Amino acid sequence: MNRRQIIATAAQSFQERGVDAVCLNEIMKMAGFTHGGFYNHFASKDDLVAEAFAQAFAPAVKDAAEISKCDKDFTRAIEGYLSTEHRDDPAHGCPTASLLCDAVRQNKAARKAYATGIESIIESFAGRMTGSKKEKRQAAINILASMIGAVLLSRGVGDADEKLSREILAAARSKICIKKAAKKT
Amino acid sequence: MNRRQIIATAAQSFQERGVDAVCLNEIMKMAGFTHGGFYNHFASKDDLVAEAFAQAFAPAVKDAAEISKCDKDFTRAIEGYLSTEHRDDPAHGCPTASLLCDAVRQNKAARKAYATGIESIIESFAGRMTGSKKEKRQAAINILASMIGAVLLSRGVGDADEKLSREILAAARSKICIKKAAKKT
DNA sequence: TGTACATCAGTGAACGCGCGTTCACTGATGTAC
DNA sequence: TGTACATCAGTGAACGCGCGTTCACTGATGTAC
Repeated sequence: MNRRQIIATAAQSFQERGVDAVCLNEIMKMAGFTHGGFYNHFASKDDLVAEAFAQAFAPAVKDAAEISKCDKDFTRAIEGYLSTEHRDDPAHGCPTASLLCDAVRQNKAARKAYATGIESIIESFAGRMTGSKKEKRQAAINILASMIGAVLLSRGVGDADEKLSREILAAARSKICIKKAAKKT
Repeated sequence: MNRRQIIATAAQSFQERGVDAVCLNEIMKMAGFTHGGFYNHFASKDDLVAEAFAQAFAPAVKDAAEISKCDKDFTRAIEGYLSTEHRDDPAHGCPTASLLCDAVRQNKAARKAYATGIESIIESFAGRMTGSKKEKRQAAINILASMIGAVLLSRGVGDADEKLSREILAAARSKICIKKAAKKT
């Protein structure tokens, strides 16, 4: 369905360059249409933004669920998250990081979608932690916040100071490895 | 000097609502002028953005230096950073968090100012850590990334899920307290 | 099976608005003589 | 000290562009008879 195609294209562009930097003309062209038909599918750009946010989270939420069920290696996933590849490809990366900046400023529905996505990822992460229910949630939140902070920070200083950017990712990776090592003992 | 006033006003507005959401007309009006005079002081909006980024970091860098010299309580500063007050007042808060999202997308000079600010804050933080030089920097980076991630995430889910937003800040605070407690023993 | 009609996704020109930017002008300040 | 002039921050109208949005139209598809 063409509608889905438009949403998918939009989600990718939004993750890559931010909602405000991407115009409808561009999205429609990338999806293979002219811009005039946009309103056959959506009530407004805001409407599309909300849908794109919701759809953008689907794969990440699925990944997190697999992690929760031990179908996926947690440490490996985190290392991927903290890689330069992920840093340099926000379009295909995790929306938790790439949509965060827009989440603050977009419409209510989009913010709701963002918060819902974050909540379900935290829940999945918590399934892999140890301790009381509260401790599990705390640990999950702290890991997620650390990863998001590290990726965004490495993207933020990236163009100006590549060395620092890599150092930030490496520091975050090493912290998690230490944590893992500590757990093993 | 009026130029400085314009930069300060701009910096505050950029931190609060993002560069793209604030127009020159608005900035000049807030600074007490009409918009036409803008180009007596700056070559372009990009020019102002770069100056505003640099100026926005001055107080944060100074704070971090005081922390480094033990003129300021580190834990207390971190708790302030992870408070709902700081979450709700980006305009007067730390530029490391509020300008991060714009840093990725703005011009080279602005990104450079951002990276420089981050680097000097990391250096200051490292002064308060223990271990080898590398370990100190790693620890400083990880604390900064965690704090930025937690604040941004709490802002991101804030309007949609206030409870989760507070939980994120609380989790980050408790992690640092645990760390501090561990250090004391 | 063939014709008439409704539906609706898609087209492309056009509109209106807000923004960054330009420009002719004003009026205050400082300097030359 | 007083006059003439240069400088320059500030004013407000105007411009041009890009964007979200609207609209009259096209053409393909499906349904009624």
